[in-house]
Amino acid sequence: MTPKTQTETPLPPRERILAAAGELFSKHGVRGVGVEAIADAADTNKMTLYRHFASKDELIAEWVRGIIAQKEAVWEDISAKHPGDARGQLEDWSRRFAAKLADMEGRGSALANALAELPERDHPARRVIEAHKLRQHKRVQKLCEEAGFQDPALAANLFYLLLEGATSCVQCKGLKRIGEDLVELVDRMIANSRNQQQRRL
Amino acid sequence: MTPKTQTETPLPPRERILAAAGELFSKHGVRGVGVEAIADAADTNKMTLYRHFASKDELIAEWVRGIIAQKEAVWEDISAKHPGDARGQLEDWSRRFAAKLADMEGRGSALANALAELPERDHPARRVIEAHKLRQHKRVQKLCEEAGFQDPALAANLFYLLLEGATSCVQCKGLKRIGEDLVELVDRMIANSRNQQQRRL
DNA sequence: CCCATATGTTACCGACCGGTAACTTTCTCG
DNA sequence: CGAGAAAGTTACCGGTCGGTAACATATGGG
Repeated sequence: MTPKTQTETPLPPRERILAAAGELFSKHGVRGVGVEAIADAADTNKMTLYRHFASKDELIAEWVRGIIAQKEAVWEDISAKHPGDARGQLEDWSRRFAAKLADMEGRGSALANALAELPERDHPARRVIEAHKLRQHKRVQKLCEEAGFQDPALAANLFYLLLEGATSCVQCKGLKRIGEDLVELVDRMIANSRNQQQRRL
Repeated sequence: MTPKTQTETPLPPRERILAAAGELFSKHGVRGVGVEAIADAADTNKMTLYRHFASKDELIAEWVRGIIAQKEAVWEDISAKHPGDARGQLEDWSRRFAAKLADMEGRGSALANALAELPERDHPARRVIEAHKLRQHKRVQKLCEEAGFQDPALAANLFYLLLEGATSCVQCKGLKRIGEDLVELVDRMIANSRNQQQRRL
């Protein structure tokens, strides 16, 4: 008995709340879960939650910021492991991305879902997500320029559409081989860019 | 004065409710609008709404069915205008699709949004949407086979990712030339498939 | 004319929501 | 030890939600 007496929950309440909110938001959507349920899941209470976050909307925004920070960290890792090799970075990205797709099967991207659930144009979380998507697109565009594509802007949009498309697909299960084919398509694009460069030399 | 006295509202209440629900659902999301607001916008009342629809969830499902029927009608129109010409159908589709993207700027696809807002796996609307997405994918796959792509399954997934990606992109404004580039990419794929077929002859 | 059917009106229900007040407990650290 | 901050507890607020009951009104065809 007394399964959690002491020396458990080493995390401070703020982190527990964010973790619990993340789980519930992902499972039921940001509009489908109330603050009380979050506080309960975090093994705390509503008052403590409101001492750390100004409002539910701000909690959502903070959760979104965390997700985005993770994604940015992945990109930094990718660029660190393939310094000066834009094509290698794109390949690496496609593989990591495909690997994650399987886990998301059935319930899609948390960011895309949040965007759909928050139509208000000035919601703090929406602003954060939109800024991130623009950064994402710029990054892909820059990589496409460095990779020597004939039409970098077009290639960037293709990559970006693949990225968004794959993310969107997993919100509905039943599609086959999306991940594998994504990798295959990226590899072919990279090969094409190599040929283009070779021809130019 | 008396802007709507008589001989207006020639549509029966059911249609008015569906129309009003469609507008509000698109603008605020299915979870962001209550049945009372829908009834008011339809110039009727909650009781009448519940005499025509068993529940709000069923109303959502019916709205979704209407949207899907429109999309299927567009595909029928496309295939009627390019009989036996799979490549022509894909081209036509890309153009119609790109034309619609502009209107959706800011608030994305109603279907994708609904999916994100309804995490419950057995929600009636979700089932309808998932079935439609599978039909959609099958149709593209069949067209890719008829169009003579070397790897029809891969080409179909590419088309499908582009479709889903473009749909997803418009939920966040600021992306440039997505529509035009989508058309361009599809045209290039079609051209490739022609070359492949030529080479094979 | 009269009855059945569709629609409108009002009021209500219980549940849940985001958010706050006031007070108590616990812990840390000087 | 004692003070102050962080956290827990309970109760509450006004508002909205999906859904229903009961009753009033219109409409139209036998």
